[in-house]
Amino acid sequence: MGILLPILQFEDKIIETIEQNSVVVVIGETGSGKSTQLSQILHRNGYTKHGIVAVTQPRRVAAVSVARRVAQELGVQLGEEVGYAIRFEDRTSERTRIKYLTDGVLLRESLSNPELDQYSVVILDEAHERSLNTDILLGLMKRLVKIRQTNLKVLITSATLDGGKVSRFFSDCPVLTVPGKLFPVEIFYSSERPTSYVESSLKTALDIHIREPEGDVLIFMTGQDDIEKMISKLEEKVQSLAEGSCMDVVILPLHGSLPPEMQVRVFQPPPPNCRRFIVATNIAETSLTVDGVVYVIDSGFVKQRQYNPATGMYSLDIVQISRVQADQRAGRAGRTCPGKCYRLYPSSIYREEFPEVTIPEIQRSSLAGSVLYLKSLDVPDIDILSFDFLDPPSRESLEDALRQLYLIDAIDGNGSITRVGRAMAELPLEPSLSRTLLEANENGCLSQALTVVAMLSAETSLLPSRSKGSEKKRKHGSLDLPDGSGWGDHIQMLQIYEMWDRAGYDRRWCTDHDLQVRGMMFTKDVRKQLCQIMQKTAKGSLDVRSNNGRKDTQQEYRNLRRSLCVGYAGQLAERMVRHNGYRTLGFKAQLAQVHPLSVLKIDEDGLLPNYVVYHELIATSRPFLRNVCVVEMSWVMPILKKLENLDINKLSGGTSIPEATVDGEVTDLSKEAAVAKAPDDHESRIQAARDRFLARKPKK
DNA sequence: GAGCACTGC
Repeated sequence: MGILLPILQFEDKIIETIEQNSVVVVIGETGSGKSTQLSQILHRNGYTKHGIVAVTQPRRVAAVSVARRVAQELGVQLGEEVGYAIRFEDRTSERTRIKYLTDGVLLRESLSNPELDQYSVVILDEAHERSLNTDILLGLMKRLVKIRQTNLKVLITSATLDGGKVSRFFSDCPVLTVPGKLFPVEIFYSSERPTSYVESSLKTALDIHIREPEGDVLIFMTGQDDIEKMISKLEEKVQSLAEGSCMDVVILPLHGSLPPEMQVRVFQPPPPNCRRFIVATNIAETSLTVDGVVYVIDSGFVKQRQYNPATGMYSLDIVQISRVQADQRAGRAGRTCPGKCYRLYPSSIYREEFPEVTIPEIQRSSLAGSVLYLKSLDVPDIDILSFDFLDPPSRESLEDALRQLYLIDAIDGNGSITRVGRAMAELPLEPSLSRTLLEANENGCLSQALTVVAMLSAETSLLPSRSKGSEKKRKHGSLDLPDGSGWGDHIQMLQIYEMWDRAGYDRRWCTDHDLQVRGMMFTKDVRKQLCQIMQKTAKGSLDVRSNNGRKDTQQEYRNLRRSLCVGYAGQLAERMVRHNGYRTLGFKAQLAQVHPLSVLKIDEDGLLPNYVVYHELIATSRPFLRNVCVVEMSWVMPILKKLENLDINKLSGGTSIPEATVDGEVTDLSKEAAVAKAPDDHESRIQAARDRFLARKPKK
C-alpha cells in the first residue's frame, strides 16, 4: 500500500545491533509495525537461512492474524514459508522460515527440545503484557543464549515496557526505540473522584454525544453487571434527548462472556450518521481493537484475578489500573485520527496513586504448573527458588507450589521431580488435573476422567451468557440435564458429556440443553488431544465413546471420585459440624461455601457431605468452592498424614543448593526480606483500592 | 437469591 511503517527506516540500525548482540530489546509503540516487520527484516537479512525465526504472541488470534498478514505481504501461501502454530492447529511445513506461535506453544516445544535448535531467532512479542508464559520464556531465553552451541538471537519487543529494566535483566543489552504511529490523544481529568463511576461515565458519554463531532465512544468498565447497567441507563437517556438534536446512536456491550457473534458486532461498520457507544471491559484494551473510536472514557478500574498462596484462594478484586494501562486505554482513541480521553479521576490520582505498571501475572497466580514445568526441564542449573525471573514471585508462592506438587506426588520429599511428575508435565493441564488422569488410569476409569478434565477445561464456554436465566434451569433440571447423582459437579459433567455422546455429538442437542455448541466442541477437541498424549501411558485401549455396554456406573463414579481425590489432594475441604459451610484443609484454614451453581445436594438431615474436593476456591462476593466432588473419609486420611509430615525446608532446599558463599548468603537474605515484604504492600494496596471503590458505590 | 475480568497449553 506504500504506507511506510516507522520501523522500516531503522532496518540497518536494527540489523547492525542484532549482529553485534545476542539479545536486543525493541520498544515500539502501537502502529510501529514491529509485529509484522521485524520477522521480515530478519528474513531479508539472511537470518532464516540457517534456522527459523519464531515470533511468540500471548494470544491465539494475534498469532494467526499476524502470520496471515506477513504471508500476504511476502506473497506466499500461509503455511508455507510463513506459518503459525497454536493449540490444535499447526500450520507450518518444512519450508516454513517465519513461524508465529503462542508463548504457550513455544514452552511446550522447549519441553521436547530444550535447546530450540531449529530456531535462529526467537522474538518475544508483546512482552510488556507480562503473560505468565512470556515471563517464563524470558528466564529460559536468558539461560539459553548463554549455553546454546549454535548461535541464538533473542529479541524482546514490546510497546511500553520499561526497556531499562529488561536490558539490565539481560546484562545491559541494547535497547532500540522505534516510534509508533498513533495520533495525539488529548487527556481530560475529572476534578475529583467520582461518587459512582457508572453515573460519571453516563454523564461524560452524554456530554460527548451532545457537544462533540462524530466519532465512536469506547467506555471502560469493570464487569458485565456494570456494563449492562450502563447500557440501559444510556439507552434511556439518549431516548429522552430531543429528537433531531443529535445523531442516532448504537450502543454495544463488549465483554468476554458475550457469545462470539455478539462480540464481532463491534467490527461491523456502523450505519451512516450514527455514533456508536461501546461499553467494554478491558477486553478492548488489548485483545480486541475497535475501529472508529475517537473518544475514550476511562473509569480507572479493572477487575483482576489474584491468588493468595497462604490460603490457596483466588479473588476477583476491583483494583486501580496502572499508569501503563491508563495510557494504553487512552491510546485506543488515537488509532485513526486525533482523539480525546476522559479520565474519571484527577491527575493527582494518576500520578500518585496508580502504580507504574500492572503486577505481572506471575505474581498473581498459583505457580504449581509453572514450577512443575521448570522441574521437568531437568536442567541441572535450574533451582526453582533462585530461578532468574524478571520479577520473581514471592518465596511464599513458590513454596506453596512445591507443597501442592508434593501432595500430589509430582515431586518427592526432597523436591526432586518424580516419574509421576514427569508424566504430568507432558499434559497441557494444571497439575491437579494431570494427576487425576494418571490416577484414573490406575483405577480403570481413564476414559471418564478424560471427559471430566476436558469439560473443566472448556467450562467457561459451556453455558450461554447469564441474563437469560439458564443456569437456574440447569440447576433445577428442567432441561433434563443430569444432576451428578448426588456426587457433585464433576460427575454431572461426565453425565452431560456422555448424554451428548449418546446423541451422536449433535449440535442441536447442545442448543436444546442450553449448552454452547462451541464449548462442547472444544471439550471434544481437548479430550482428543489429551487422549493422544495419554496413549503412551494408558493401560488398555481408550474409547472415546466410553459409555457403551455400561455395567456399574456407581462403581465407575466411585473410582473416578477416588482419582479426583488424589489429584485434588491440595484442594480438600471439610464441612463444619453445625452448618453447611466448609473449611479448607492443608492451608491456613479458609471458610467457604459451596458455590450456588453447584449441583451438590443436602441429605435427609439437611447436611452436605463431610468431605469434598474442589476445583477452585474463589472469593467474589464471598469465598466459594466452585465445582466440588464428594470424597470419602478413608481417602482423605492419607492426605492428612502427608500434610503432617510435610517439611517445606526439605522440599525447597532439596534440589542442588550451590555451596553457599558468604556473598551468596547475604544476597539471598536480602532478597528474602524484600519478597517477604512485597505481598503485604500488594495486599494492602488491593484492600485500599477495594475500600475506596466500595465507598463509592451507590447505596441500594 | 447469587452470579468470573482476561488469556493459554
